[in-house]
Amino acid sequence: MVEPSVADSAQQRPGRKRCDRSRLSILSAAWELVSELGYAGLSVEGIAARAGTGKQTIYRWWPSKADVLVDALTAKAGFHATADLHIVLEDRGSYADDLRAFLRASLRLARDPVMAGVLRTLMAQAQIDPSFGARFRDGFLQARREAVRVLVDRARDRGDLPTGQTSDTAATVVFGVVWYEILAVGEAKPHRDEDLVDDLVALLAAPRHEPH
Amino acid sequence: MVEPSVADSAQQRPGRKRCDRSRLSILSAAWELVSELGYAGLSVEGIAARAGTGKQTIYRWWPSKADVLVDALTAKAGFHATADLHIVLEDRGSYADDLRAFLRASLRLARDPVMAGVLRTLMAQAQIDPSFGARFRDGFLQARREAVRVLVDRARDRGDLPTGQTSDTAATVVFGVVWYEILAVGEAKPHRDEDLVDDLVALLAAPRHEPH
Amino acid sequence: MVEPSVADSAQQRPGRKRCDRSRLSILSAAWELVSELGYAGLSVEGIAARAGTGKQTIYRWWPSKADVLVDALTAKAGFHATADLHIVLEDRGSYADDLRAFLRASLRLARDPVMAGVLRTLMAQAQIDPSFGARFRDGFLQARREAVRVLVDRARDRGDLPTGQTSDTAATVVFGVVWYEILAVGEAKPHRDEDLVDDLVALLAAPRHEPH
Amino acid sequence: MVEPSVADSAQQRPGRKRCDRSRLSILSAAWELVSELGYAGLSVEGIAARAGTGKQTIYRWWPSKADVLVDALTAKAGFHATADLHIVLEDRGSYADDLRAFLRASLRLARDPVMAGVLRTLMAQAQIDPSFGARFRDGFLQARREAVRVLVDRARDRGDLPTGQTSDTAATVVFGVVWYEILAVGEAKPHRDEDLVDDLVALLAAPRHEPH
DNA sequence: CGGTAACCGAGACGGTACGTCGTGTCTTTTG
DNA sequence: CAAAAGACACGACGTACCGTCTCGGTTACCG
Repeated sequence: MVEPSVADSAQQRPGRKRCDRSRLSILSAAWELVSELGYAGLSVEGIAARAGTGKQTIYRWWPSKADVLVDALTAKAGFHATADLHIVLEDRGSYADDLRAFLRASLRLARDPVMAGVLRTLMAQAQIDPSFGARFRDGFLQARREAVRVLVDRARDRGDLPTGQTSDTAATVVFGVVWYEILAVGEAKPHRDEDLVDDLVALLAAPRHEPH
Repeated sequence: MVEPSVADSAQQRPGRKRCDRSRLSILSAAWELVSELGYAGLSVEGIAARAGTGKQTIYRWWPSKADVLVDALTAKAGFHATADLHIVLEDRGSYADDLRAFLRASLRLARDPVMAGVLRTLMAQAQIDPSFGARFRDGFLQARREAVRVLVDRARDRGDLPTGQTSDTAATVVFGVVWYEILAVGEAKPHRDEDLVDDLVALLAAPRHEPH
Repeated sequence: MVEPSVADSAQQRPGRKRCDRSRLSILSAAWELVSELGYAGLSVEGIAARAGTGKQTIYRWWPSKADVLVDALTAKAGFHATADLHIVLEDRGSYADDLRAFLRASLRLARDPVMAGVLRTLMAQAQIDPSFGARFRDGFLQARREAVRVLVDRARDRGDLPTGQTSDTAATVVFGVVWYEILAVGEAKPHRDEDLVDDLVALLAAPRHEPH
Repeated sequence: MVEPSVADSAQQRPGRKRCDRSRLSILSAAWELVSELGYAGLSVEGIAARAGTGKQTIYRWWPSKADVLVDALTAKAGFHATADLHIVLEDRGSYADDLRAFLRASLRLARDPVMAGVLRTLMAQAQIDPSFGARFRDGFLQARREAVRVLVDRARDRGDLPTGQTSDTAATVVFGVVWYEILAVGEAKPHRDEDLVDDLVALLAAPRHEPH
């Protein structure tokens, strides 16, 4: 995703090709370290040591350690996270049900300790390192908003979108709540997520009286 | 706010008292540095140098530099921010108007570059340093949620609270959106905040059809 | 010995008198710390904490922590070390025997781990802190040289002093060797001290051919 | 001299090689600082700043700042000190003359303010830091004793060594006196060194009556 | 088939900041 | 007014990472 345009069209440059073995071991090492040592304790030095590579190899291919983590996340997500999200984007027949499925899947990710730890780290780095922040917002976060836009467009076509609701507002509410739960809530109480999903679906998908 | 209960009531311990001059110069220095050098570039070393104090004096009274910043924020806020928030908490006659005033004031803070920078830094540190994270959540963030609880209680008493809405859900939506704007949006487009406030007020304060 | 002239004649100054209890506990604490933690690990902070006194009380009465240690040493020595040295200064009948007794006693002290540790510390501090160095040389070290002068004077009176030997040279050789053993030798081999004493007595007390 | 055997013979380890430029500038900086600010006022921080290197580069190659100073001393001594000592070790024809030359050169060094300051510092650190003490004794001090052993061996071969004198005793007396002069004497009086040399030569090199 | 170019591991380098320790001074309370 | 307690400015400690820079060695293309 963040992968820069190293290979313009054909890889026709001379010299040794990029070693895929070290690329993968760097991504694994980054993921392992953030899983084990948590939100802090992630360093380029540490990743290189764990991966058995030189630091330069990391700096050569990624602008910052946070970008490594984004790649590691999407590499993992290739197996379960976005796969789930794709399922979630299946048409459930109504805006309310679409929204419910999307919110459930999102909050489930937010409650997974490892995944939440990574997302926390990425959002934190995005604040601290402005250059990564721009990449993270324009790449990762914007891509997620698109998913909500799909749901809203579908609802509009279907005709069950509450009057006046835009996909922008819907996405801001949905991701605002999900990120707030990741960043600002320690651990969830038993039924919190179910209640929260119900309340949000009620807010966003229920027909409203027109303000006269 | 974070200030621990070092001296219960009477300061009856022997030894030199805490020097208020250095306490204030530390808070000022922290605020200045974060204003000037931005979200990064804040170091205990730098604060101490600017404040003309020893590093130990900082470590003696605050668990981390983020706690210094929280204190600096609330100290500044004593002059304008919470003062504004108090105004905002005045009864405007209806839940919709209360909410609108609260959201406007919150988003105005979120768009202030210095204030947003500080809040970004604090939230980032809360993710990186788990111990500060707990203090930040239980102290700062929780206190803000109370403000929304006041508005919701008032609406319930008044009778214009939409059926089934809890203060918990309202607070999560409101702060979710505000923090998402701070953390995930680069800079706002011209009318975004007005539109966002209108949409949120419509969502949260508009009467809804009962789900039959 | 280093004890400054706190009490000029009569202790007739106003105010609370010097607390002898804290003076003694400071000396004990200094001695204990240097015995336990060895040549390093002696700090004013540590002495004060161990003694249960304020740091100021130490700074009030001693110019440096090394001076505390000198006092602690002479306080201890009041019980055994100088007592021994006094015995050593008894007339043994010949310069050789006087010298042998003195050297034996001195090297025995030099091999006592605690005593050697203290002496090492003092000599080290005398190099690092020029002001203490002056006090240490003029007070402690000079006083020891006097002991050798007594032996040499006695030998001259007796008539068995080798021709041309001065007390200055004798003292420099004797203390040079003893201090070198303290400072520059790790631990002594079994018979080293006996051999060294024999050799030195032979050098200093044996009659010599006149260089013709 | 202290330089450990990091790379036995061939430097076949991977990675960037040690930068000789920074090694030399560190030694120079250490020597300059100890010359200017005297026996105290030498800090790793200061050396690094003056040398224009990072502190880590110092800690990477030397166990302590005293070891840096030993290297700086022997590096300087490559130009004058040991050069002199080599001259001194030339055969002067008799034990007395060899000894006289050695003592004169040694005491001349001991009276050089900068050199004496450095030696004082090293001996002090050897007392305070046991680990450096061991290195200093086994490396620096032991090497100097060898020089005396050479003189004594030569005298024995020549046949003018006083009966019963060992190189061990001779070295202890010589270095005992020289170090005592460095450590325990403030500044020398005019003719002291000449007298001292004469007296020591007389003691160590004069033929003696056999005892009994 | 022998350059030449880019890769890789390892690790030294100049830096910045960390959090701790000790110094010597000062201020406050207690006896 | 001395002594305890302890806050204070200061300076250095030794460590952890940062991002850059050699190194020697390994592919791969290209002429």
